[in-house]
Amino acid sequence: MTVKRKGPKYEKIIDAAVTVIAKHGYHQSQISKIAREAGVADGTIYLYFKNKEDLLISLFREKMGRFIDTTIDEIEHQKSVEDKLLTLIEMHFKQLSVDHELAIVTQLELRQTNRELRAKIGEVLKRYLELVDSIILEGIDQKVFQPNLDIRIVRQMIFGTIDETTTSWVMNDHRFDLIALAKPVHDLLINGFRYRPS
Amino acid sequence: MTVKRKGPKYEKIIDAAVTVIAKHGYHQSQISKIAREAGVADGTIYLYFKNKEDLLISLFREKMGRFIDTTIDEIEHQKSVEDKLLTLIEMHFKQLSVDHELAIVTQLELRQTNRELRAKIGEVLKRYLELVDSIILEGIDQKVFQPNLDIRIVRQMIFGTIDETTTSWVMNDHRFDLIALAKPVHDLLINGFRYRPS
Amino acid sequence: MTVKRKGPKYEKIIDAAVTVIAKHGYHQSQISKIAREAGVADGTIYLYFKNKEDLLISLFREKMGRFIDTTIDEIEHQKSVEDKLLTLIEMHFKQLSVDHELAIVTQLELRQTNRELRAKIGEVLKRYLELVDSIILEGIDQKVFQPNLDIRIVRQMIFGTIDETTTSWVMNDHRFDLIALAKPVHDLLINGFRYRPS
Amino acid sequence: MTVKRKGPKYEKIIDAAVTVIAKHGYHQSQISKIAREAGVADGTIYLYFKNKEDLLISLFREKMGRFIDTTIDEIEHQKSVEDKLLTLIEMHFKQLSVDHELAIVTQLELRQTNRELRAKIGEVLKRYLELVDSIILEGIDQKVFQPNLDIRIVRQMIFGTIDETTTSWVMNDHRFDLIALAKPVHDLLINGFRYRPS
DNA sequence: CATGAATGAGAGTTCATTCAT
DNA sequence: GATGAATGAACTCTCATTCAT
Repeated sequence: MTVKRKGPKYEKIIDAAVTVIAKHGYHQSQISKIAREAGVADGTIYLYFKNKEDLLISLFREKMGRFIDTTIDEIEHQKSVEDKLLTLIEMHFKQLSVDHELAIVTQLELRQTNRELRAKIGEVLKRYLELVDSIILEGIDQKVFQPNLDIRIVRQMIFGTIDETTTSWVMNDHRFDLIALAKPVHDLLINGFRYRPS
Repeated sequence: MTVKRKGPKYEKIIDAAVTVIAKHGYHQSQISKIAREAGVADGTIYLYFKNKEDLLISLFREKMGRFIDTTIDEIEHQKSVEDKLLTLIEMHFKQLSVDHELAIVTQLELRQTNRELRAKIGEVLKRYLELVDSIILEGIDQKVFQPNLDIRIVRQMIFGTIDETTTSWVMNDHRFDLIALAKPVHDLLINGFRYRPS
Repeated sequence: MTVKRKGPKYEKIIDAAVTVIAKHGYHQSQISKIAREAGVADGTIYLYFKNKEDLLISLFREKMGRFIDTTIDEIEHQKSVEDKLLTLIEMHFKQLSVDHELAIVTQLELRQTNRELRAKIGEVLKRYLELVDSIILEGIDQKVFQPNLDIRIVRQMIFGTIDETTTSWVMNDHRFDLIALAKPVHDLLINGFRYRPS
Repeated sequence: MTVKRKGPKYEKIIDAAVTVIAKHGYHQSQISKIAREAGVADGTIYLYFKNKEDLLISLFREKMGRFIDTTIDEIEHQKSVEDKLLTLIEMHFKQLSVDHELAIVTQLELRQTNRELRAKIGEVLKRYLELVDSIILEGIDQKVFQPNLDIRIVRQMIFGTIDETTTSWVMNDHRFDLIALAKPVHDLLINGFRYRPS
């Protein structure tokens, strides 16, 4: 049967899943535990999600969708390419800084899923990577970045650095100020890409 | 009950584990499947490893240990900091390029393990990160890199970029030439870190 | 809480149940599927039936009740014992021939129920078996059948043969002409029972 | 993985399944209950059977296979067609009379399974029906039975009668002497089929 | 009368680990 | 040392039934 994809319980279940996974880890997050956290019966989850995998993908889609939307919004207000990249990094760090649970889930726990699920998660990330690409292209276009940059490599450098930094922050129990790293990270990246005609 | 950590079967079992995990994925790699691939009985595995987790950690330790040793060896032959960093990147890409199975296991499959196991894997990586750190420090020391670099950030930038690039290569079924990316990746990184006194 | 046993929806639900069970099989005939087929809400079914078992029994009672009434009616018009038995067989075959869905449900699907339910179904069949018995007794009485017949055995022979023939017809997807078998079946039965004083 | 289809536990599990199903009914015969009855762990059942359905089919195949083999053996010792048919009926009644549990399982419980499983059970029965057919053909051939008999109908008459009689005996809690019915049932059947050239 | 969202008990199956041989 | 048969805990999902609206 088809499932309802909205309603207050839909949100409540997703939030409960984030909480439970952050607290107990992916492999210890049984449906019954999530249901209890959400204050619903086990069966109720199946009124809103096809199965457990569907819940996890929905979780990622909802949370990352909002994450990406907000980031895009903010970037559009920036004029220069440098500010756009800075905003990208800042927004990434900010949004995960204010939601430690979500950070744990996206950086650590959801990566423990099987290949199939990770592929679907990858699709959600596509929009994010396209956003990164658009900034890179604009930078090249405006001669702020070197003309012969390999987009793919630059994208992996930006994303790899941000991701590794965030993961490191999460694994250190959020002990340092992640947001404060946005500026120096940005500097190093820009520095690497910058066009310096001699 | 302590276990034997050497002997021909020890190696055989680890290699079998790599093969099975690369082929079937982490969650489809049961002890019995690994035993069959290794040509031993299920119980025999427990003569050499405390349990399944111990086998996986040993696998990572053995394989990454050799990986790091070889990398350190090669770097010692390099004079300049630039060449050392280049060698680090090249060795990383080369060693995974010649062993697709290992690449799949370290980049994709072993990340599906639980927090506890990943923490132990992290310890193995410490030596690698210390190697990276030593290069960075040398670069700063020799005024090749900016004096005020945040070591931690630079380390995450280097490792994050290399890791993300490799993962991307694995997820694209090793379709592009990973080794060829060493030079451009190196250029961008060095470019970012370089000291440019005005 | 007592239920209503009449009204247009009562019939509609029973017919929906026959259709759904014939199409999807007993174990794939959930209340919600029957409700959808009947064009009512799940809960509505519980206004007309105590529970699912009650619905199935009611289904059998309604359908078989009419089946038996019609058969009795027709038999009353027959004079000879031979014709009465022939009519019994013909009516059985005819009524199931014109309603393939009902045939599937009574011959195959409703037999997958538990002992308790089948016992109740057995009670509905009692009237049918009494009808058979009355024909046998009349046959003996009129010296058409052997005087020392074991009623029980003869009843089981008649019912077993008719039932097995019908089931075989259903399992062969109604591919042969069931009604055409009435005459030869009747001949063999009568032949077996006939009184032949030497 | 493939399963072992022999060994003492194989037999023990099948016998336990018969006992449990006879006692608690098909739908109340969980794997754990069967395992307990067999004195093995739940998982052990899966060393010998692919899944629950496989266990049920194996049960039927083993028990009915032996049933049919014994019946064929016994029939081969009979000279006349009449005696062969009598032996068929007697053996059927005898073998179920001495094993009340098996009778309950084959007559009542195993019929509650889904269509798919019943189809596989049907295949096992094929040999039995072929045996019946061979007797019928021999009877016609030797001019003991009428020359124009419809084999299919006769087969259904024989099987339907035997089956209905047995089921009736089981549903009456084995209260009457089933074996004693073999003779009169046989008489009625033979009587029905006999060739009487005028 | 009718609805349909919510409930929650219940069971087949997998697989890491043990231990008698 | 090596074997592999046996163990048994653990979890997702279905669906008959209820009851507030």
